[in-house]
Amino acid sequence: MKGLVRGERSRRVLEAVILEYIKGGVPVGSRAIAKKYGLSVSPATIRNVMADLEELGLLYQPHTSAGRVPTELGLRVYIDAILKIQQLSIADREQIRRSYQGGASRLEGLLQETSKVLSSFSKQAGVVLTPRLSHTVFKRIEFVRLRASMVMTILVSQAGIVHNTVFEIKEDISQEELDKYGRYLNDMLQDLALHQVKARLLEEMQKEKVLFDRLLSKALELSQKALQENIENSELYIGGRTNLLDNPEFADVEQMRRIFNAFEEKSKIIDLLDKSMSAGGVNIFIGSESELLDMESVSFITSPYASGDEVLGTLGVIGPTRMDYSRIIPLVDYTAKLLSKMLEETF
Amino acid sequence: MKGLVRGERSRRVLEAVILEYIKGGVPVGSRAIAKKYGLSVSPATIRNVMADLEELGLLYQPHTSAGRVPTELGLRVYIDAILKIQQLSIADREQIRRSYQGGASRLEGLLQETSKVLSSFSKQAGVVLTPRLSHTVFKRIEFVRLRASMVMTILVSQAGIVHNTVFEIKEDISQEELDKYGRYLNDMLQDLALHQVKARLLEEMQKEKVLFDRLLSKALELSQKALQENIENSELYIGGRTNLLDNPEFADVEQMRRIFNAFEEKSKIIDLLDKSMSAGGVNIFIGSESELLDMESVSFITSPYASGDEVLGTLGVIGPTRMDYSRIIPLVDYTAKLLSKMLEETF
DNA sequence: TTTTAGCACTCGCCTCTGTCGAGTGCTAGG
DNA sequence: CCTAGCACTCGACAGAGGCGAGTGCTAAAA
Repeated sequence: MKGLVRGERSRRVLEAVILEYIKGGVPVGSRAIAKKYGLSVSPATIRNVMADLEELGLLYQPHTSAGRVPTELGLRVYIDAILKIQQLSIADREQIRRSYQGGASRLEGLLQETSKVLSSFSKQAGVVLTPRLSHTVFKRIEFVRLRASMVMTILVSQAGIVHNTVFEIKEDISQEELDKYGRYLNDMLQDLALHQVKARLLEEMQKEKVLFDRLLSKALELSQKALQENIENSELYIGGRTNLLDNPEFADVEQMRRIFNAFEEKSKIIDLLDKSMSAGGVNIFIGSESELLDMESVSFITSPYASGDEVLGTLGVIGPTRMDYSRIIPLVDYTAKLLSKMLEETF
Repeated sequence: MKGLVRGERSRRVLEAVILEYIKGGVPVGSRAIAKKYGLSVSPATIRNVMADLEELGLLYQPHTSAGRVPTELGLRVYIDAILKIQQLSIADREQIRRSYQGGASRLEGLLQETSKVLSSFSKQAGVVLTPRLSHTVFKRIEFVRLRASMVMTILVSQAGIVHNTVFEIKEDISQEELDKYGRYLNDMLQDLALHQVKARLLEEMQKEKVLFDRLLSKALELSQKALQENIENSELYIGGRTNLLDNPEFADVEQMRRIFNAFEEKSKIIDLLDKSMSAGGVNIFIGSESELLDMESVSFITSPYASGDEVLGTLGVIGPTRMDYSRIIPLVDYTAKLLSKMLEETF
């Protein structure tokens, strides 16, 4: 990839076009570059270089006699080969840390706050994917009798995620008995990952069938029901949607509608974030790379977050392809690390 | 208010203008009304009537030689005095009930689904305000030791609302001991409203101070901490935001931004819904009546929902003032009642 | 007194036109 | 290999003019 742009000068021109385009959002011409980027060559020369870059597919002209705009490939090359990612300034870090002041006492609150931090520092939309229950470690199960034959199950994971389900049972069970079930299960399931819990329960049910122990089989049945629920699902917090309205490329209502539809639908975005969960470090999807159809002019910058060794979810920033990558990449990186640290300390 | 529009004909003209305006979204002229609404008078007569209505402040002209548009007051008069609210058709009801099929096993899911139902049937945005914890009846409290000196409190209300908080304590407490606290508190607080729970706890703490019972005073202290959390807060589910983009009056990006900002901010909308919680039945706020500044062209139609006698929250539809009130008012009404019924059955 | 027909007038919307300026590609000369 | 010069292209913008919907007013009819 790096070989695509051979000369030092080509690189500098590409960089200049991209920086200028990110700043202004309009096609950039040869003159502007010659002037502002101290390359001390004439516009005509720049034009020749730009023509070369266009042939390589890194730039393109919206129409004859307009300036150049970077293509997705151009941005990709820029990010991979030219952009030097510097650290976030001390002041920025300080300010981000301060946004969290007060400390969150609920996981939901912490994650939601994170989406706001991401959005307000990037001036784009911030997203945070919540942990999947099934990937976390079992901590506790609890049954509450809401009323006759209605039982609520509360499931708590090691990481402090709480999930509850309500269901109907055939016969009424007293709260005392439910408490017994709970104690039994809590002993049995300690320290298993939740997706293991499911298997373990089935296994135990086989055993109990033979023993005909009513209490235990009942307990197993109940918890079985609770887990039938989709513990595979993640939620998605989105902050700063309206920031996107400020981007001139989305002045077009059609574009906007597509993005807001994706926000409403969520599933597509969740899939994407899910994919980038396994890959460590910062991930960047430019335009159509995200494979969210109809989302050509949108980029994602994501990073997974964790608690201890357990990768819990992904967070990131969504914005136009014309985004200030040099600022937002370190932002996402730092925020993911900070969140991980906070989760580890609290949960 | 009714006296404002004296003649039968005036009323019919006002109605015609509003219906036509709701349908088309553009100012309506005298000719269209004379033709379509079978008043069997000439456009010129209609014009005279319209001039009268304008003088009363029920209609206005965006500019000379444009048709008329209803004012907020006009809509208000129409809704209060002219509109006959009919029932939702059997087919519609059936379809709404069917949207809920599968039954919700979690309160959150049920409420979120409701916001979607409201939006898809109204073609506008649907909102549902979640119950406030403090207004519900205590059912159960549970402490979970996450790790050394980190405790999670889980609070369950009679209506099936679950709230959890994590906090740090000075000294480590074993899970067994925490369970004891739980049992003690569950006995003591049974059937109290949550806002009473707070008072009761303080009261008990006074007593225990004298008795120096370590276990009890510790339990009280913990639950006290859990309740310091904002159990006053409500969440807001919003469905179908993007439907609003289809309304031509919001083609203007500025307008749109204001509304989406309010969605993001949420607090203003929560306040409004909160207000209309105490008032029974369907509430309608037209344009500036909602007192959400910068929201002139937006109307709210809301209705509280309950479980048994306990009013839990509010739901409603947000759309342009130019909304199909005759359809949406019964929709909101029916949905609120249906939700109430479902809550009562499940929780 | 109320309703209607006729008419002149207003104003937003659309299209057409011409001008301006930014930016290009090409060529010839340094 | 770089640069200056030049003709050309194309979008953005502003102004002119025509169209059509809709009005208010007046005078006559019911």
